[in-house]
Amino acid sequence: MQDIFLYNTLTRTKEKFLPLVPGKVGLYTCGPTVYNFAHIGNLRTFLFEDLLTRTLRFNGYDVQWVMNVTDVGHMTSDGDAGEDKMSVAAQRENLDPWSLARKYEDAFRFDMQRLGIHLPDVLPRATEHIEEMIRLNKTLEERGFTYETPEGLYFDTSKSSDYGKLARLRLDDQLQGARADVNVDSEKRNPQDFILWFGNKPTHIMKWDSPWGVGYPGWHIECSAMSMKYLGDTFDIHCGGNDHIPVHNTNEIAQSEAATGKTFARYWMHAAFLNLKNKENPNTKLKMSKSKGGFIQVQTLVDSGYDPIAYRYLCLQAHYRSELELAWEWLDADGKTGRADSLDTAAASLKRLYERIARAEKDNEESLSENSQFDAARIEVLNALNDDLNVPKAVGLLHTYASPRLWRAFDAVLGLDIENHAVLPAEEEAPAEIWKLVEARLEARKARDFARSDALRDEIAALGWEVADSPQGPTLKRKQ
RNA sequence: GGCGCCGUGCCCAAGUGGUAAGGGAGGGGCCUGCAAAGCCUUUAUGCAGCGGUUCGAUUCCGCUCGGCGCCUCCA
Repeated sequence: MQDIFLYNTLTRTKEKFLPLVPGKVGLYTCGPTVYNFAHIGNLRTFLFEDLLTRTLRFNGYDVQWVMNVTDVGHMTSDGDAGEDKMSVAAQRENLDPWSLARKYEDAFRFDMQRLGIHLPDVLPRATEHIEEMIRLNKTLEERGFTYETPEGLYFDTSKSSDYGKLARLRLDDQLQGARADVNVDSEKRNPQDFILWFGNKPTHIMKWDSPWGVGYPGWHIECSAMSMKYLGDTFDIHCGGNDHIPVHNTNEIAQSEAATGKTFARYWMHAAFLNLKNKENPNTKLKMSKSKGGFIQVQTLVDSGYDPIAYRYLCLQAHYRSELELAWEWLDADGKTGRADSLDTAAASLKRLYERIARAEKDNEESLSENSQFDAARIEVLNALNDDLNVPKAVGLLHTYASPRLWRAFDAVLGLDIENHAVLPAEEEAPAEIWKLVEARLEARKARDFARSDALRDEIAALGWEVADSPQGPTLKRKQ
C-alpha cells in the first residue's frame, strides 16, 4: 500500500496517514442543513470529501463514510433565539418541517448525484438520533461539564482543559459578540460556552421531551452523538468546511472528549471556500450563504446551460485548501441563470478531453502501451493524489501523459464519468434528400463553383445538418 | 483586538532552496476554395513590493501593500 499524507488541522502539518485499524477508515463529515437547496459552495466541500473517499478506496482502504443530515435546530437568524430555520422555511413553503426536510434531503441527494459525488455510506438524520443526543448530554451532566440556565443546558468550556486546541483559540482575546447579529446570553458563565439543549420551547414545532425541558438539541451535539454511534468514540478522519474550525468542530471535540475521555477524531481536514465574485461590481463580494438567499445551486448551473460535471472539473483544478474564486455574472434580474469565464473554460476543456479520449481509443492510440510505462505513470499520479489530495497536479499529469488508459484508471477517483461521456457523436444516417444535396455540392466543388457549393452548405444547414469535408469525402452530422 | 489564509503569465491554477506543471485564451504554422476539427509550435530571466539569510530564493525570515475567512448554529 502506498503512503498517504494528509494535512491535519490539529497539527497544521501534513502527516502520514495511519488508520486506527489497518486497512479501514472511519470518516465523518459535516453534512447539509436541509431547509433549503445546497449551493455550489457547500457542494465544493462535499466534493472534496468525495475525492478523499475515492482516493482512500483507490488505495485499497475499506472506508466507512458517515455524513449527518441536519434537519432540526437552526434558528431563523443568529440573533433570534426563538424559531428555527426549519420552521420558518416550512411556513414559507406551506409544508410541515418534516416534509420540508425530506424535500430538501431528496434535492441534496439529487445534486450530489448530478455532481458525480458518491453518497456517503450512512446519512443519519438528526431528528432520528434525539435519544443518542440526550444520552450524551446526560453523560456530560454526570461528569460535571454542564450547567443550566433558563435557555437550556450549557457546556461549561472552562471545565475542558484544552478547549480551542483545534482552532488554537486564545480565549482572552476573543471578542464576545464580535458579530452584531448574534445575541449574547448573559446567563452564560463563559463567553464560549455553548448550548447542548434548548429547554422551555413548548411552542416549537420540532420539540422533544428531555431532562432539561421540552425543546430541541443544540447544533453541535448531533455530530458528536452520530459520529460516535456509527464510528466509535475515536475514529480516523473528520472533515468539514474551514469555517467550522473555531466553533462547531471545536465544540464537537470539547463535548466528545469530555464525555469519553478519549481522543475524538484523529485527523481533521478542512476545505476552503468557493468565493463568488460579482462581475459587474467587483468590489461587492457576494457571500455564498444559504440564510441570505440568492445563491448558485446545481439547478442554476443546469439552467445556465452548464453540465454540472463541468463544475466538478473546475473544482478538480484547484487544491481543496485553496480558495476558489468564481466570477459569476447573473444574466437575469431574478437570478435564475448566469455565466462564469472559468466555468466556460472548464466546460470547453472537459469536452475536448472527452473527444480526445474517444478518438484516441477509436484509432487505437495509446501513449502508455507498455505496461511498465503505464505502471510508472500510474504510481506518479497516485503519489500526487496521496500527497494531501493534490488533484490539480494529478490532472496536470494526466493531461501530460494523454493516455486514455490512464484517464480511465483514475476516473475512479476523479469521477468525470469518462465511461459515458468519452463517446464520439453517434453516426446518424442522414435522409436521402440531404445526401442528394451533398452530392450536388460535391459536383459544384469539382466544378469549382464555390458560390453554389456554399449555397448548398447553407441549404443543408437550414435542414439541420452540418457537412464537413474530409479526405475520405464529405461527412454529415446533426447540427447541435 | 485575536486566530488563520492568500497574492505565480491575458484568465484559472500546480509547484520547488538550484532555476517556473497543467487547462483555457491569444500568436504563428501544417491542412484547407470556404468552414470545422485535428496536429505542430509559441507566450513569465519571472512568481505583489522592499529588505535579510544563503554559493544560490519564487520557495526560508522580517517588514510593507493588497485581498479574504473566522471569533457562538455560514461548507
